[in-house]
Amino acid sequence: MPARKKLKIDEIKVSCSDCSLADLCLPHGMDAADIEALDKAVKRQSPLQPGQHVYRAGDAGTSLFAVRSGCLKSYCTTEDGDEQVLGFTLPGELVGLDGLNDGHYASSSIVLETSSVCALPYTQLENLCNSLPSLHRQVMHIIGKEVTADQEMLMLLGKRSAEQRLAAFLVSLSRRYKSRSLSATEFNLPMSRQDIGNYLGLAIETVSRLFALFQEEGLLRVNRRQIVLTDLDSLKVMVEGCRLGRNTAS
Amino acid sequence: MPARKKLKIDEIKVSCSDCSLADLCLPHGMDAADIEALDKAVKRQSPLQPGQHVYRAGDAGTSLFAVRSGCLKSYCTTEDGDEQVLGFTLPGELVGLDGLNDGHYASSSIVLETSSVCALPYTQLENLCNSLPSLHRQVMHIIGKEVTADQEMLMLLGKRSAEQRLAAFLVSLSRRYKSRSLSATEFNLPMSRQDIGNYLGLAIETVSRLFALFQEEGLLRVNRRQIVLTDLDSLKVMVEGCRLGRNTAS
DNA sequence: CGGAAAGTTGACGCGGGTCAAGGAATGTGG
DNA sequence: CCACATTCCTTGACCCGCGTCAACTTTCCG
Repeated sequence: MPARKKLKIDEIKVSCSDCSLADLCLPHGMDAADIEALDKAVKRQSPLQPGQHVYRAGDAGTSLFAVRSGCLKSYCTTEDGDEQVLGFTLPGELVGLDGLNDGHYASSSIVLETSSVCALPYTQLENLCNSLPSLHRQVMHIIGKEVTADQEMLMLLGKRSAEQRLAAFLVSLSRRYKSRSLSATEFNLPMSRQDIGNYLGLAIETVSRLFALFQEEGLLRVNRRQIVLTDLDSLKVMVEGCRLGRNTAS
Repeated sequence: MPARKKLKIDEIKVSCSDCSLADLCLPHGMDAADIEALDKAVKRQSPLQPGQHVYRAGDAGTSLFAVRSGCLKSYCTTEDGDEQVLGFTLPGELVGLDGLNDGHYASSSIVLETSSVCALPYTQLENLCNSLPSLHRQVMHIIGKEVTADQEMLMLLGKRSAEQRLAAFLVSLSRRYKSRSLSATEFNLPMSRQDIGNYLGLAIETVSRLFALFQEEGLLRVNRRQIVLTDLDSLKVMVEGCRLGRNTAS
């Protein structure tokens, strides 16, 4: 090893204001001065490798985490050992809200693709919220989004067919990639069939069969984890009606 | 009508400190002075009748609501008209977090049993949180609980059999009644079979059959909405394994 | 008393879970 | 570089849990 101190990746200076994801992440809607304050509270970590945990169920819950790049999987395990995938976290999205409950994370978060994440300790966040109303509102906004997203998921699992579930999953991924300036129609799945099936409440074989079926129907082309959505509109139509409506009757 | 002004029920003075639910509600863990401040922000409403809405999907979301008595049902409707029950709110529990998302409620909340609720405007809550750290923490705690509860529900809908779902539902109700100093084994269901089935992702007939089955097996006695859990332990055993575990493997 | 809403029960069939076998990609040691 | 194992994915055959349809009963409410 050279005597000169090795440059640690986590010392690389990247500020929230530089981050290309700022408009997806907490700083959204904040002014420069506010972002700077937020910036000081955020700890950037060195990249994490697939299989590493960001946190585990039962760990002391101290921080929110924002994903800068890569992909995380949230899941929890039951006493009898099997796993429930709760969701996937793409760049610009947050995890770790469930640590707020009793000071311990209820779920685990594991890295699917090499990822870099930012940690934001609850205590610092609380302090910042007190001095920065715009941040406070942004945090509340994000919490509301989390709750709403869970509600949509409950609807999906409670009422929808296997086809609709997979279609909704693909449309959701497409939307999220698009909002990150990536292709809405061509991407690689960061997760296994196992994870997809688990997440959607389906058997892995069902997921596989549905991919084959969708391909037959010309909705997409699939090769292992490579996906090309050739008929995104039709997929959206399948999901239509699953979307929340407004108050209809009085 | 008498000339003397009618006493309006919503003018009755009830403070948070008097409320018998305080230790289930926001004031939990707060000192007297803090509770008084909270008290001033809370608007108490006159009792609501079954079928009335606390709020509807699409309404401007301005407040959290705490249930003092009765029971609410949260639900949302899809474009094609059908309903997804998201949960039931018992005394001491809160609804309205999902209005934080974009300033509009994503779900609706309807009264099942004559209920009285307290409204807490977001703006006031935000101000209070800035001056009362204990309240801020309590709010975060409640948000964490909400997220965790949704996660458990995802697990239930994703992985569990019809029997386990109904058992889990009954055990949950039992626990919640018990923590409100009501009987853990004898209660009236505030909701219809329709609502139960919808909530659990089951057909109404399945719910009915399962009640009959559970009765045959001596787990409970049921007559329409009157429930006596005669073997709560066995019900809990059925749910065992659905409960979240700790981190098992390294 | 009549009509509607809620709940129960039975018959039937299908969506999707389970089991099993095999292929394709990736890794590992020789 | 090649055998071999492992993991991931696919595909087929079977079948069961639960949804659907239908008939009936009970309760509720004007």
